[in-house]
Amino acid sequence: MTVSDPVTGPAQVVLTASVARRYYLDGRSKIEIAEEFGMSRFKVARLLDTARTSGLVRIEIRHEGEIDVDLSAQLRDRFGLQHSIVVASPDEDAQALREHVGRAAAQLLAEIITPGDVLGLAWARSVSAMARVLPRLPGTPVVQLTGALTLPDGPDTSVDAVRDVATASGGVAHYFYAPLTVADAATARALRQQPEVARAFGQLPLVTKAVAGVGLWEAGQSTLYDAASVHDRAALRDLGVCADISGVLVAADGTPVPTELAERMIALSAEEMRAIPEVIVIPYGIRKAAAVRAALRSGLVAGIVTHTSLARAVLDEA
Amino acid sequence: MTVSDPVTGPAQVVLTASVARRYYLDGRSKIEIAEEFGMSRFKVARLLDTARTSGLVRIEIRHEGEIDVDLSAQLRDRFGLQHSIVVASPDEDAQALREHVGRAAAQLLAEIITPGDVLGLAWARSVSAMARVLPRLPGTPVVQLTGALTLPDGPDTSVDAVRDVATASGGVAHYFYAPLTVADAATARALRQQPEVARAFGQLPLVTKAVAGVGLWEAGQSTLYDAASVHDRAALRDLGVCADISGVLVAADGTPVPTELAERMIALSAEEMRAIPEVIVIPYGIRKAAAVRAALRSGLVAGIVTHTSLARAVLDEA
DNA sequence: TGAGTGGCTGCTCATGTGAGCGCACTCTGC
DNA sequence: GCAGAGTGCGCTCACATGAGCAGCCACTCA
Repeated sequence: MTVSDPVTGPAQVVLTASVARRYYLDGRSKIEIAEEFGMSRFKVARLLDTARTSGLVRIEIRHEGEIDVDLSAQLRDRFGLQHSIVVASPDEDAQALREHVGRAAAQLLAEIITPGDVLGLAWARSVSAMARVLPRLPGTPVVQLTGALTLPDGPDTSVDAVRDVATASGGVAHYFYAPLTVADAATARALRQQPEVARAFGQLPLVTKAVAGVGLWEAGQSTLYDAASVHDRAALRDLGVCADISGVLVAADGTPVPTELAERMIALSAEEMRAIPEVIVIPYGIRKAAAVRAALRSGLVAGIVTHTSLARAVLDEA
Repeated sequence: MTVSDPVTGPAQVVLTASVARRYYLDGRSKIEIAEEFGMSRFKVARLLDTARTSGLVRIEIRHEGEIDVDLSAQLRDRFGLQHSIVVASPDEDAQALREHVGRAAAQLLAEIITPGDVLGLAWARSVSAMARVLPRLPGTPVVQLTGALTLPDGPDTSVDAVRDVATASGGVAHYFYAPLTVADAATARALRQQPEVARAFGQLPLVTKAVAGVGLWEAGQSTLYDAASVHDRAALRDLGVCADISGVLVAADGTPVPTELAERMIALSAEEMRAIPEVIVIPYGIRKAAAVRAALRSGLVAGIVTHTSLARAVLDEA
């Protein structure tokens, strides 16, 4: 669709424009137009062709809202995703991004969730942001997928998110109070035996859609990293950990990395995440491009909601 | 085509935009798109409908050149013209307008003239401006339609225009040296008997396309008016003369006005002009709107080449 | 709980549409 | 002046397309 073959003369220009107007704007059929202008319908077709190739008719696909449809489609096609939403956020600070992305994720979830679905929520600040603005869902059961990390800057925990969504949906809420990481594997095993925890994890095979965050295994880019010990940080980096998908650790090429830390976590495993039909991640922050690529390559993820700068970074280097 | 029915959710937006892109920009068929996205072709059609009605797909018809295709078409439809070219002139002074309009008229003539045509040229400054920039025509015979008025501000006469075009076309030139108006009817009759004049006027029935100017019967808006006596000016105004089409005088409603002045002119009559299949007028200057309307209503004129401000004025009050 | 209701999806047939082919006309070189 | 190449134009057939209608599903109210 290059702009070439300039229409020859002025009469031709006016005629072509008139025909194009009748066809594209007035919605007349080519035959009607042919009769109106006293020419064959083939000539009409040719005029319309030249109108487009010469650039006289310009077709523009642009969404006026905050969704960047172009980047969304690129991301979806590049990584073979089912859903891909890229929002244009006016601000680039973490909180603004989180809220924008969270709101878009809430809209997406409200759109795609059906009465038969069981929703899983992993722990992430963006997931909490989404939960806060999620509209009423049609009686969807909600399952907590991970423990929570206590953050200095906010009261939200995964438990709150699960409860919020469950009450908003009117569905059953399977939640528990437990941290995401504990000191040793024995404590973790003991916690998993807890009735609420065991019951929630027993619901895992029923979960059809889940929402998770993505962290980059670097300082300030992953709450899990920041909460980990200095030893764990280095050990996992040495193992090739690039990203954590709400607790599931994967390498840069997307393959899950078995870690000793996993035994000290109250979270679903990579296999359990893979069993969920549709996992949607909500990453934000421009520095997380490598982690997002890893997450999307892992095959664990079916959808993404993010913002333009991160989406562009993910595509640029992919 | 109102902007309504906003596409429901973000996933819907992205899907609709992707389908629209494939269809409108990539030129894929609906069936191909249906297979690609795993849906029925009917759903594709519906998505495309919503894409257009919601304003997600915007089709714009705009010519990047100096031709205002929209005004051209409006003018053509309003007055039932065969050709209508409206050029956007950056300047509004008479000379710039005349040259712009003349150039467009030259292009139009070059486009629509065929080897079988015989071209008639009436006297007008815009016709001379056109003649100066007319490209080579395919051996077209050229016939002078009127005598010339000597103007203080330019060397061009209708004779020059006829000769210029004829030499450029390689065709026969039927021209003569005579003024447009003379003192009395007897002189005019005598002049018409002159061999060159008679020969040129004898070619009139063969003329297939002609170019003429339009004047408003007011001071400074018609070279004929300006050259007329004070008595003639008032007499013709009293007769209801509104416009002169290179010597053919018409009322505001377009009907030709028989005048005594006509007998003192070396010019074709209204009937002779009507016999020419395609007369194209080249008016310019924003104050001539009423005259242009009169000319277009007369039925003597099949085409127009003018500029945006005048075209708009003609349409506004029509 | 069950029939009514509205919305969504996909099928059918008449119509619109596009690629290929042949005709006629024009241009060019001999 | 004439033959060959190029080009614009319209016809034909197979296919794509659109309007209308039937089925399905979830929701609603009795």
